[in-house]
Amino acid sequence: MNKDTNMEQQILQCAEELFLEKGFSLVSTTDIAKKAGCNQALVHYYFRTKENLFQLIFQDKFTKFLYIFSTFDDSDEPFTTRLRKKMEAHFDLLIQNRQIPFMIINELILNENRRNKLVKSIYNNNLDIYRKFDSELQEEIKKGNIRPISTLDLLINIVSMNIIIFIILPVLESQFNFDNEEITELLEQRKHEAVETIMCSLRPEKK
Amino acid sequence: MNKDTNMEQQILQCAEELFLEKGFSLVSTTDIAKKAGCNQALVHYYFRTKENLFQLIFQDKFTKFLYIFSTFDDSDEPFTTRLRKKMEAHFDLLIQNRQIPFMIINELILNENRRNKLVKSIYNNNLDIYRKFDSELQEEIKKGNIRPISTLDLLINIVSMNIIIFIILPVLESQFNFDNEEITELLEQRKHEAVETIMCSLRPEKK
DNA sequence: GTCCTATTTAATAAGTCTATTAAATAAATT
DNA sequence: AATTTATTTAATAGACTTATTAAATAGGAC
Repeated sequence: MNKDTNMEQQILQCAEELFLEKGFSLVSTTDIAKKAGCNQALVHYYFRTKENLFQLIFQDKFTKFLYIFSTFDDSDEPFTTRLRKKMEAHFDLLIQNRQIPFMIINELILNENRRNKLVKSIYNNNLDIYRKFDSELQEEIKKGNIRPISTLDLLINIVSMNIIIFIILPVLESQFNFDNEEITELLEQRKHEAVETIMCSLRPEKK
Repeated sequence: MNKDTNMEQQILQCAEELFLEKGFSLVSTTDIAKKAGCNQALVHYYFRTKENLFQLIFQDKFTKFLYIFSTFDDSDEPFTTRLRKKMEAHFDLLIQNRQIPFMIINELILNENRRNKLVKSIYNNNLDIYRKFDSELQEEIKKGNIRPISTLDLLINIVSMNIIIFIILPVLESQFNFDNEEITELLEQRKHEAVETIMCSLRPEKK
């Protein structure tokens, strides 16, 4: 590992990689220490508990995951164009952090404490932007530009279409022996399809 | 637990509930024994290893998950009607087994052995039906009844739209205090939206 | 009742895990 | 150089894991 960073950073970095790959419970502080090249006690010296260390990382990843959706620009571009851009930006972020969806699913389902904590903070921090998005969307629906759909359903659809490939990817990799370039290609193609699917699903009925 | 089933069944039943809820690694054979009301050694007496016991259950759940898609009827109904029915049947199955999606995601990502094993069996057992579905779909696209889309993308979209609510449900339950009736209602509503989204996304471009 | 087999238990080996302790080393300060 | 502070290690407590063993109990056949 990198020599010029200090050991605390080193541990954090290694813990991140391991937690992203295996989730909280399948990683031991011994694993982390081994990867970081230090004594196991040092992990506890810097972060006291494994839970602490995990929280730090998880919080960060979860914030990243939602960040793209924490604004919705008032530019004069059409609603659907702005929505498309958001989806693409979100997908691009996931391309850079492919294990985030799995980590979130895993820990949000398995750990009730973490879930409750995070749900509260999402709710409080994103209420405003949710309302703005909601009113814009329902406005577009009224104008007949978009098929009627609830805001929550649309958001669920978007998240769903954006994360699914990162869940399935390990399965595909088991079956086919992709090299890096092929995976990049596949993800770009899938980004296009995910966005297209959402956009097509929003077209209003033909009259 | 049920008194008139024998202990072997009892253990299997309890193991299933626990594994569905927490996944393989967060359940110990001691937990299973405690829930079944027997000595921990008995779990090993009947199933020898925890891995064995888990396999039995996981295989069963995974087969259930795919079963709906293992046929595609040749009735004279339109392609989209048959597709819609499949999606609804699949969603209904998940309503009855809400933790299946999480279990599959969890174990398929975390355990490479299980993944490799299963991927092979999926591939071999479903190749015929995949080809049939593929040719029908591409035929419909040629006729202009359906927007151009690859068969794999469509399948991924369908699975995605059908499982997402079962992943998100625990999060929603953390935020709102649903009773059983409300959850049933929510799932029915979401089934409708999932199917509608896919169907709308498949409509061809207006000319 | 005795024998045989199936079921169930208690005990335990051998290993893991987290977290803490006290001791050792390195770095910084005076 | 001496002292204080920060970093790192070895050792270990205590809890939990899976799996196996041998012994105890129960049920059926004769």
